[in-house]
Amino acid sequence: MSRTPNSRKEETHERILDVAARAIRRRGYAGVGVADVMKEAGLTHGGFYAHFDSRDDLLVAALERAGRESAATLTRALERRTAKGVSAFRALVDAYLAEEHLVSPETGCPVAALASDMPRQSGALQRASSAGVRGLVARVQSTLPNASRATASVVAGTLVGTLQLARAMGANAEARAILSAARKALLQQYDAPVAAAG
Amino acid sequence: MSRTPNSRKEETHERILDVAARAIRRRGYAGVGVADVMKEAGLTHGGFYAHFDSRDDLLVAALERAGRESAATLTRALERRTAKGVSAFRALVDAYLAEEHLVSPETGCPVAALASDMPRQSGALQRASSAGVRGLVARVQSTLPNASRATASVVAGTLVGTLQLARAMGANAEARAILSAARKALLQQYDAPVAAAG
DNA sequence: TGTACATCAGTGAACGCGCGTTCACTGATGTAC
DNA sequence: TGTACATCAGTGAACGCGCGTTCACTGATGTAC
Repeated sequence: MSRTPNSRKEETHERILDVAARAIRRRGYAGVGVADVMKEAGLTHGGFYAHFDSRDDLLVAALERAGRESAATLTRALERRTAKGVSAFRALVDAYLAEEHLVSPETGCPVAALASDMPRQSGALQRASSAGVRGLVARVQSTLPNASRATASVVAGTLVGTLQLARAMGANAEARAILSAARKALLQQYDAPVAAAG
Repeated sequence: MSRTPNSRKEETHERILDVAARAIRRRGYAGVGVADVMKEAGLTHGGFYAHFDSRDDLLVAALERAGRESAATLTRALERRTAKGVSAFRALVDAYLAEEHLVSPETGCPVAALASDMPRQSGALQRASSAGVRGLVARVQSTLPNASRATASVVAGTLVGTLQLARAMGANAEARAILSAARKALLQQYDAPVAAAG
């Protein structure tokens, strides 16, 4: 994403981080081991500590990177959609609750992928988690110009929660029904401010 | 909760299950070990396999028990609140997004405590997880007589998601603001069907 | 251009530890007579 | 009521394994002269 690797070591560092940022979202913190990550980056585990002080350090850096990656992906998705004339909010809801996001957690929002585990992590990870949540809420707020932070947090909660419920059902029809219901409800409530209920 | 222990062994079995049902919600699946659970139940780890075939078996049973416990707790909370004249829906929202639920995951909703890890578990745990999600949605629907399952799933997603975001922020003022915003939004949107926005 | 040497990213064996699981055993409970 | 025996819940040592972490070493790269 926003890499500027100078030396060979920096390139390797970025590669490890890329792998880890995907791994935590796909497998969860508990499913990510130092040796696995290094192997997937094409290295042996011994070299790890030349790049990070500890596994926890890696997890913090990986969460931050996942947040930046996810934000960048969302930016591209919004640009693509708003270019077609839809509102920024509709674009956000459609992108966040898309089939693609349902089935590919490893490139998606780290808050949705990790939220229920966040309060159980180390102090450093908890700080990074809080920052990630704040970033998501700010992002939602930026698509709803007149909304308060409070409203944005409710919308963020709905996005995160419904995506998680859908994923917990499996990637089946029931899951898609949940996503579709949330899309409809959010757009009705927040995208068409003057529309009356039937 | 709904225990009818006949023999001494059944009593022990229930005790192990109680401990485990709390542990998975407090520490997450990854934070729960066979030895810890047995120790907290006042036993040594060796006897575990007289009660459960495997750790995974325990986790499945613990999730199911947590779901039943949480449903029973919710029932009591709703009875207490509706007796004071508030609607079932308002009672549900107030109970689910209460300070108590924010700080005590070990006695609360297992979906909120474990949702983001559900898709990563064994087949048996995933099936139990889906059932838990369906139960939560049904419970929400039962407080909104005219609502569809689709609407109930959106409300359930909002409850789960906002509670998780609040927990991820820590049990601080920011967290309480998120809960309070969600309470307000849900009640405005679903509890007062004919109220117009100001 | 060529040799000698320093730097340093990455290797792979080894460590201590905690985990899930197994199993021979203990000791309390309850039944047979 | 009392003794002998069977049952069985729970104990605790032991297992194999994978994990995070350490460290002496390798071998490629780049600089000095």
